[in-house]
Amino acid sequence: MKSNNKEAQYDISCYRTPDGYTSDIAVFTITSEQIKAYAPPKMVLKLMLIQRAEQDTEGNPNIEAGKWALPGGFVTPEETACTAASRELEEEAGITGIHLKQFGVYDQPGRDPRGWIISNAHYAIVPEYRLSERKASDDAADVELFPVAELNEQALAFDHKNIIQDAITHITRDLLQTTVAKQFLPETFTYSELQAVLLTVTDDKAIQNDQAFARKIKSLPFIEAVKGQKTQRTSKLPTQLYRFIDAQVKQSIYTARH
Amino acid sequence: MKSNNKEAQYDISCYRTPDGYTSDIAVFTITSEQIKAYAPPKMVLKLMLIQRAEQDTEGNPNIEAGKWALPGGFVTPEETACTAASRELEEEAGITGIHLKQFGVYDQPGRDPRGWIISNAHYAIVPEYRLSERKASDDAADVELFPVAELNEQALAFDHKNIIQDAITHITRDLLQTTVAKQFLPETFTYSELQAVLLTVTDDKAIQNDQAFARKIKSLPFIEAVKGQKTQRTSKLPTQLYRFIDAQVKQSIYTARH
DNA sequence: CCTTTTAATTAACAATATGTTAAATGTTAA
DNA sequence: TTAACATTTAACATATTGTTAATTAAAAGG
Repeated sequence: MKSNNKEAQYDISCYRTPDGYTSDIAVFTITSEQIKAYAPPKMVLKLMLIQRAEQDTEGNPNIEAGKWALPGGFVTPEETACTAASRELEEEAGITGIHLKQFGVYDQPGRDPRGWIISNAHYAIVPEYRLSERKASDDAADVELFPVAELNEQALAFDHKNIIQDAITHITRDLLQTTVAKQFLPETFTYSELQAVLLTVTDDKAIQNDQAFARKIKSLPFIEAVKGQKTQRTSKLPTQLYRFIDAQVKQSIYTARH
Repeated sequence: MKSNNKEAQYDISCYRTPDGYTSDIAVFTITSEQIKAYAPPKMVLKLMLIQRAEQDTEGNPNIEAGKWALPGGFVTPEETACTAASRELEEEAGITGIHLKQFGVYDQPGRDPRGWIISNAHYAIVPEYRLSERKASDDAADVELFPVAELNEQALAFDHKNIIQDAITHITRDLLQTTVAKQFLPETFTYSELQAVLLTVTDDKAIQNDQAFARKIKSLPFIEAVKGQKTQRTSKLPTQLYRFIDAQVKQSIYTARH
């Protein structure tokens, strides 16, 4: 490095600037199917995609028409990509106040045929009932939820296949290594409901095992039993409710069991 | 969401575009001090910063002059921010082939007085001996290594204080939850060397405990003992060497011990 | 040559956690 | 009344961890 610090030499006017800065959002939800009364639900992790129109507003053939894509849009200079993502979700789907997390930037040259466009990607977690509200109030012919296991079969716009793959990797890791599972659950939940959420992204034997998991949940430092509160959502036998408490989790692979 | 897909309506020419896209790099190294012969080293995690020049190349007062900053520079349309980071490291420090990881985007309006500039931030891990090479071959008056514990005392340019804080958070988590510690170590290493690396970012009692850690390393699925290979780097008693093996680690906080 | 020093290694044991199997509990529904 | 069933509790063998102590191998100094 020269002692004449390189950055000092930059004159921003000499550099080419990007043609656009966009914010894309992978909206995840978990749909839970009540197989029968008084039993734990079967949960499936799904991703919301929109289908690109055949024509743009001027009637010209649209780019990447007909393909499925992540919702998103351009970021303005007055906002961050995260704010933009939040705004788009509200404008397009009326969804507010949900969990959003930035997970990657996509800037591969040529990724967007319209020019040098940088995409800042986020994932969002929307509880199922928030999506139902939206669907009821809106014509949603071009919006669909895809189980994450079936995403490989879809034709996806731009480099969204990559982005989605990364989104799934990130939400999977975050569900298992942080307490975001909270975002998919009601304020208080049973052990089997939490278990069902985790099983949407893992086949870990220790999580599949009912007895072991029900015993383990009682000793987790970031979850507490809600004293005296029970529910019959998942069983005829009134079942203990739990809630997440604020406690930072820092687990090391060097001390964990394997 | 309207059935007339919103994204289709975008005409990129109507939108304001960013004034620049930069790549910043938090270069971490661990310096190891040999307290005495035949003993484990004392390791400290340090961050490389550059001091911004007082004047630019035209002799005008430089923006954020004298403050310490992360190395970085503008990204061109022909490269990704990660490629740019790699290029800058090579151009400025002659360092090639090192571990680089993207960890955040900084796009808060007003973060850079020069305009709407989006920074894509990465961290890099450089083994100590690579930095010594650089220092020897270069005038490095404006480059310094700061122990991460002492970074709060420095005046930092732009929003680099935030970026650095996030970089430390990320490298800490990655050191404990992935096998990147490998990047700080030689191909084969003793249990106490790995332990010293981890102790630069954690005070976990289970990692501090010598006997427990030496016993534990033998059962980790992503580390193997190198049969018949020993060293006297850290002890008079010839000590077993280990190496990382490729094995994906997916640890869950719901099954780990706490 | 003997002694001291020291990191690494091994041993041993109590305490804790897990995997597994089995039984008990409440409640619903037939 | 009985069958069904998710949950809860119990029990026990097995595995892991925390802790303390002893052993090992080589270096260094007399």
